[in-house]
Amino acid sequence: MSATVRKAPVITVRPEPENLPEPLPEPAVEELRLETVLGALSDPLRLTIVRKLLLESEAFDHSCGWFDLDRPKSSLTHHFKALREAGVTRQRQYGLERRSHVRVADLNARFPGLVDLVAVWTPRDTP
Amino acid sequence: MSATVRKAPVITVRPEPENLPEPLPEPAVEELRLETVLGALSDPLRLTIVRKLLLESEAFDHSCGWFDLDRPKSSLTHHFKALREAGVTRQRQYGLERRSHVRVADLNARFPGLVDLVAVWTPRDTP
DNA sequence: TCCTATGTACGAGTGCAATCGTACTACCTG
DNA sequence: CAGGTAGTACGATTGCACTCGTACATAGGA
Repeated sequence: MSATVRKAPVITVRPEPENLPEPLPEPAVEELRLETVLGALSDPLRLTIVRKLLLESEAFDHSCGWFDLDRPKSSLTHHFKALREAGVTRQRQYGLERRSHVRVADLNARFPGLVDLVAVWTPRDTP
Repeated sequence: MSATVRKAPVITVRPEPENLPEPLPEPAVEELRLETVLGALSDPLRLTIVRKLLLESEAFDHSCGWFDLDRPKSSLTHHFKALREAGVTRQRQYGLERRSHVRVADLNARFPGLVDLVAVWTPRDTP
């Protein structure tokens, strides 16, 4: 019997505002697969995206321009799509913008603790 | 503030027996990288290996033949090496055999909760 | 000493993912 | 309606990971 000491953040779940646009296609909670989610999170850029959403969100969801990522737009599209299709994030279309947020409640329900691991992650030192 | 309900297994840490052979090359605890570990665990076969080690170990570590995996030997070598190099497992040479066990304590120290997620994982239904 | 069992090393084939440039679409603003 | 803005679609390239066959190495037993 080992007592797991929980370190810090324990990300809080934001309630969904009313009257949002429909989410883009995504897997349902029951369909989430650990191997797929882990695959989506095994990329440093995507970890950066998810962590920033978890720790620095100023609103419910954020457009891809909010992140300040130094990559071509088409690369960002690729990664945001990968996160959504794995079930890590939910994306909605607001006119021109496509905004993302992390499916914290769904991930906690299926994979408790995983979101917290991403929240405390730090990128590798670039030597 | 959300209280995370911890479901079940909470894998116990086996103490290392004395006088074991030296482990094969592996990353130190401080060197473990979340993205690398998640990448290693994003493969169903490797999840199967780790889960079996966690739940069905009869001894401290197990040779690759103990798992009953229907793959060529060279494929298995590949996956066991991937797990070791990511820091998920530790491998030791016992004469002919190379036995593996999961670095539960190290993983719990760096990524609390992750091992438990693997323990409750179940493979996808094969339709 | 030869045979078998366990597993590695190496190389080839395959496919997918990451990356990015370019062209395009859609919406908002004047 | 013209321009700017946010982002997608598509295609090409590249590299890596998974898969596996074959050859090789080594330990232990008959």
